[in-house]
Amino acid sequence: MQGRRLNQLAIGYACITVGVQNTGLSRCILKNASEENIRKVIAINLSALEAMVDYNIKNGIKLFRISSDIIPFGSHSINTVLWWEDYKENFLRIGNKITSAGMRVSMHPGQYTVLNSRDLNVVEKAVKDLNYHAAFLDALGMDNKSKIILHIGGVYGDKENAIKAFTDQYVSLSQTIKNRLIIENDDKNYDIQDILTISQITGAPAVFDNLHHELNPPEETLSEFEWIKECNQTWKEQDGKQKIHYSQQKVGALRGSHSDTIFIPPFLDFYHQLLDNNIDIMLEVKDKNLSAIKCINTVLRDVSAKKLEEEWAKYKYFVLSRSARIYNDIRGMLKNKEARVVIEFYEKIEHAYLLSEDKGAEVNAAEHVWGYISKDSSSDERKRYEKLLDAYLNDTSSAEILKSHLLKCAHKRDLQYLINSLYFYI
DNA sequence: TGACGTCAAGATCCG
DNA sequence: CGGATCTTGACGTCA
Repeated sequence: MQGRRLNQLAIGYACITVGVQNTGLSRCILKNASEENIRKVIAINLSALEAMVDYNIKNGIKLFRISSDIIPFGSHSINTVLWWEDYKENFLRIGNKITSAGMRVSMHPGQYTVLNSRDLNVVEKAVKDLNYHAAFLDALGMDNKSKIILHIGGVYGDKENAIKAFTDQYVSLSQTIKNRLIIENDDKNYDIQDILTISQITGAPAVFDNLHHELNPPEETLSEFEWIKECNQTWKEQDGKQKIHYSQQKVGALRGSHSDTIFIPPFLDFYHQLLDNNIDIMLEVKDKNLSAIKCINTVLRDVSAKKLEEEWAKYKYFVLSRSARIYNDIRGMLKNKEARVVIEFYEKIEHAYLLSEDKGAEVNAAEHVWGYISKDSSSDERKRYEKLLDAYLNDTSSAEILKSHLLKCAHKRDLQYLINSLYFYI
């Protein structure tokens, strides 16, 4: 398609990262939710959020969903911490990074925030939860293009009435929440046609989710791209760019389960069929940031040789652990610095992803990684390594246990190159 | 009453 | 004791 303005593209991921140091979120259970513990978790999580934001900036990721769990019991009465005041400096600093990078952040209360419930206690809690999410984005200083994504809720045997319960509740929400609230089709109850109807009544922009749509299509049969176009009408200037959710079904898993990674051929097919590419695409996928970078790189196509080398550095031992042949194929592919091999590169990695376990390949990769450690290994480390290798070959232990030993050895020596290898995380 | 989804904490088991 | 593995938690709806 001609005239595409690829620089407007924003592809992002949700909540957590894979293989990035210091980004782990913490939490506590209700039983342990003392003020002291809550403060401890908040401090850890804001620091993790900042590390994720830094990572996103470094990697050109301009769309990101912040986990609802960032503040423990954020909308529960047990949490009396005035976090938006007490951690003001963190919020300002993180917010400035987000804004100056041109990153768009969002939040997404889950399936348990139900605004149209028949139980008024549930409704009250849902409103509190929306307030919490809005307060968090406010604390970061985000404008109203930072959205809160919500599903409609239950049906209670009478969809018409359930929709009315939602729209009635919507009216009584504060303007602060209304400015941010957007609504999404789900995989069971409310299809995209319902969402557009509710959007007409409330004015809340509509988010199209492709996998939910596949599982729960409306009566009217338009193509996904026509539905996306319909949704586009619901986005106003002050809402920012239209946003959609994209995910792929995990093969062999329950209907609706997200795939481990976004497979590039179907993604590009979808992307190129979009009637308007000025859309933000939120990926929902297990490997999170990794698929975001992959999709960004394959859509941009002209990724520098240096950048691709950096990607390869992260993936290489993972690939080697699946197939030496694919490993060598990719090495050969990257020798030609002029060739545009981005798509082929990721397709090879996906191929490795899909291979079933090959013990020879696993051992070969482990030996390569061990090579970094063996020089100055202690006898205990070596003994354990050899024991785990034997046990793996004898079927009395798994590759994961071997890998966790190797990672521990790498951490002990602060071998950053190894610590950042996806071999340990996917 | 349990499945659903999420993912780290908590509990328990193993060597 | 450290590390691996299994279970729980916190939420609401629906079969």
